[in-house]
Amino acid sequence: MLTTMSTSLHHRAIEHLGTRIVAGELPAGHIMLAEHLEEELQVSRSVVREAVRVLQSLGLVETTKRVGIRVLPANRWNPFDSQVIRWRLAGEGRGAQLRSLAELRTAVEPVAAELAATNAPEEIRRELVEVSHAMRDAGRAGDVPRFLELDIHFHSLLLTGSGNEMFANMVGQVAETLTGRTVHGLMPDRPRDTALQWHVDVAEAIAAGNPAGAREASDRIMRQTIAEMEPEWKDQPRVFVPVTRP
Amino acid sequence: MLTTMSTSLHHRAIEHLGTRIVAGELPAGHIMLAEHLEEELQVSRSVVREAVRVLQSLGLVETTKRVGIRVLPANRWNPFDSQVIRWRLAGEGRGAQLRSLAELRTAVEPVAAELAATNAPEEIRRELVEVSHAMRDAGRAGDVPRFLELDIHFHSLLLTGSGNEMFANMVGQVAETLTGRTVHGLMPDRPRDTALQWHVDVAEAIAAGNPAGAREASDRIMRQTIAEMEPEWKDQPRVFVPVTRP
DNA sequence: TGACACCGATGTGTGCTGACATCAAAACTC
DNA sequence: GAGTTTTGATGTCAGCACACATCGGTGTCA
Repeated sequence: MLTTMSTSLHHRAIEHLGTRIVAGELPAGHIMLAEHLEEELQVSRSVVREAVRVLQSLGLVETTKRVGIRVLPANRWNPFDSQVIRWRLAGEGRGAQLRSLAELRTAVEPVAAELAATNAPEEIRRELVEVSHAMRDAGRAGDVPRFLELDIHFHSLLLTGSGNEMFANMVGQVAETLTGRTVHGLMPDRPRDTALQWHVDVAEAIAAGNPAGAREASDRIMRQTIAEMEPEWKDQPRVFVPVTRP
Repeated sequence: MLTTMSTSLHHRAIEHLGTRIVAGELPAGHIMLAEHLEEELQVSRSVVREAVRVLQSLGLVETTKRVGIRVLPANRWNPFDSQVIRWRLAGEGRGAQLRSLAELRTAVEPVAAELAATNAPEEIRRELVEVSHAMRDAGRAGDVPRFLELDIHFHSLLLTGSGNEMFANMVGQVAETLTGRTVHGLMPDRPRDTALQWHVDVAEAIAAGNPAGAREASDRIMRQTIAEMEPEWKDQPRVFVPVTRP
């Protein structure tokens, strides 16, 4: 055993197995033995068992007596878990994952804007307006890093301001999407002026307590976002498998 | 120790702790000791440790050396996890959870309908139309159990037909919402005829490959659903806390 | 005398191991 | 073919060694 480590063995085991399962390297139906995992990962039973239990709770594997640890098909995985999302973004399923996230955002943000216009506290409304103006300035100046930072802040405020805890919890994924979009050069060098104005429109509609206006402006942003990102996943096949849990 | 049990000790430990944490019985910041949990649950260390590991992955607790197992505040919980949702629905946070789910549905279903109109396979389109007609018949006949069954089937087809795996995964939660709404007598005895027609509209727009129409009809269903269910959670305070993960 | 830095004791999670219980698949018997 | 036994995997238990954050005592310096 190693003397010191940055992350716990438990965490490393989860990461190792989760990555390989999500990458498809360990296909659905593949069966592993706990004992075999012990020597493969060079860790003890406790570590393997605790890791398997977590993966089980994520729907990645199931354990059966007398059989072993069975890898489950992708439609059993919890697609909302941030670990699963991270593993998929890192590997084969990146395109499909990006599309799923973008479509979820498309659905959620306009409704979040609508809710924020009705419910958000005064401070968030004010901050939204400020940030949207700063975004416009940074965008027109071509200051990409600053723009990205403000963009993330804007959408975080929007999701938080909805007062819906599930929406608020999507902040991390949205931030990852926005960052990824910038890093992969999917953003135009200088954000379109129309898009900048739409952000201002959303903020001002929320500040004015105008749900319909906030929703419409947000919907416009989302549609353009989808249009810009679509090339990234254009070849990804869609899957129409019902999700059933035993 | 008991001789036989229907569920594993591990599962029971998760259930016991998860329920009590989500119910607020173990408040945020509360510190438990693994040793203490052993005797409280009358199980061994392995069981406690594996259960704590799972709860940790759900964001319900964190472990710190020399301190113990600390209960985390609600904004750290994973609001998309089906176990957490179930625990919340069973207890104190029922109203807030129902509202969150309903708002998420409001956001997602119109977009799912839009996507289904573009992407769904022919078979799902056909089945949607059939089910929507059967719903209309059952609704007009006042056959509530049959209507509920068809309603769940309809929305499952819609979410699956979107081809978005995250949407498809919401089938279980939607089914639970629809069932709960019926059981708690929030449904009018005989579904409104307008709502029945909207379901047919959604199905036929999808079958005809008309995204905008499908979205609009679905949006109408969602708005009426919200209006009907709102009394259930009218007094629930909203929380505007940013979600940040360390 | 008081404030501060150092350092060791203490307790708790982390990890390892050997043993036994349980239960379902597979092999066997009739 | 049906029922029974065997087998082999996970499930559970209990004890140990280790790492390390916290606390409190001790020493040093002003």
